[in-house]
Amino acid sequence: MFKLLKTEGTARRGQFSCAHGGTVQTPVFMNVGTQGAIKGGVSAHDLKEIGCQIELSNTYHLHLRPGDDVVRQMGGLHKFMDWDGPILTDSGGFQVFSLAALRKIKEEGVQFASHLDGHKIFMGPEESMQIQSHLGSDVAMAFDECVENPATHEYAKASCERTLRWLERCKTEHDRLNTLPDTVNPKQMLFGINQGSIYPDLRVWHMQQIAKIDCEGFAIGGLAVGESAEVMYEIIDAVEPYMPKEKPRYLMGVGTPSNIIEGVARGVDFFDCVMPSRNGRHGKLFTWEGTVNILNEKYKTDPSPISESCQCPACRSFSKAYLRHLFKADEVLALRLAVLHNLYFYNELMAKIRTALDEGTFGDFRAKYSGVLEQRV
RNA sequence: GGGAGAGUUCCAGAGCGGUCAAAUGGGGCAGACUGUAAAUCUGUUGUCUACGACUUCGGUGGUUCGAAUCCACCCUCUCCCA
Repeated sequence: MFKLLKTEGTARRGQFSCAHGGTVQTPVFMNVGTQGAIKGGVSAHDLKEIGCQIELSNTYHLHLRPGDDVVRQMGGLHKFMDWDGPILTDSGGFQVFSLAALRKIKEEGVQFASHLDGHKIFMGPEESMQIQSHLGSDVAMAFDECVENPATHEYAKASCERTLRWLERCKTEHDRLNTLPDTVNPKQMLFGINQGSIYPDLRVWHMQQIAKIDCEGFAIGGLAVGESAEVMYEIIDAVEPYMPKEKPRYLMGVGTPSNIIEGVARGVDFFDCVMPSRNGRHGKLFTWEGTVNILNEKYKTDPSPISESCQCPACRSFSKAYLRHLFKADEVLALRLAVLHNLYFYNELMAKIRTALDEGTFGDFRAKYSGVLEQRV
């Protein structure tokens, strides 16, 4: 359930209640744990420590390994990974995009060749809903096609029409699954996903159609897949007026700190992105002064923490020189500390955005930080 | 003392007459990364007055139009037999 607390222009400050973990304060960044763990050696327990409110996992990946039947048998994903906060599961729709070479799309659904061993997996709206039901997440995402960029108007139109039909099927199956007596999480919610590539007419039409379906929230998908940030912002601007005001909006897979600030300014409540964890593993660290590539030679004997103002587990105790050494020496601790730092930064970013919205100073915040956060330090 | 083999660009290690500033790894330096097939991938790594030039393959001298590659001697190292 979503409650809109305050607005500043298009930007929104809200609360989202789930069966697990109570209330999520929005805007929020969902920390990505695709396979039920944050890559880089970060556990659900660590997520608590760095201010994470809600975690995201993936349907396709957990279906393949260990198998959603296994997760269900273990009591659901919350229990399995020992995370009592909310979990949102992505539907597998992104894998239709990222595993394009290994799949075939049909009206019924998508035939994948497993990226692990090549065996055939069929996933359509019903299968995706069933898997997510087994996982017992708090929010299930509709099964969609994340369309590659560039795509022709013709293809994007046919695709988002199909994604609409898939959403109708998702809704029917989701409602059925929630009423089963042995369902893992009978309070699981469903979010629909807007598609339409970079074409405002398709985006708006598709949003109008999916808004008619009774979902607990709506997402904008298929962005940040190669188009420029300006185009991405134009699409959000075009779609936003057609998104139900009383329901949460989720901009999928976005993004850089600046993208997030700009997304909030355009009325988005939920974000998720691989960037803090992946870039962290690759030594690229986010700070309030800009990004730091900890591998750079200039940090070889730098005794200062990644950021003087940061209270994350890495910055509280370790120097840049030490962290750089850990990376150079291939110590797994390097990845862990870097990912903890980046996720701490992202969660802190969202907390500051919320405070600014509470105080009515988000405009100033945006003006101050939207640019500097991506400069190199 | 006798015999065999080896010395290549930061390291390891190819090359064995021209197409070699020299494969490939590693290391170094830098870049990319946006609902995670990513602890991955890409570029670069002799010098310079830089679409060309110059100095490099243990040392010195030689053969040749041309040598990291062939010859002679020297130096160093490894292994085997005494």
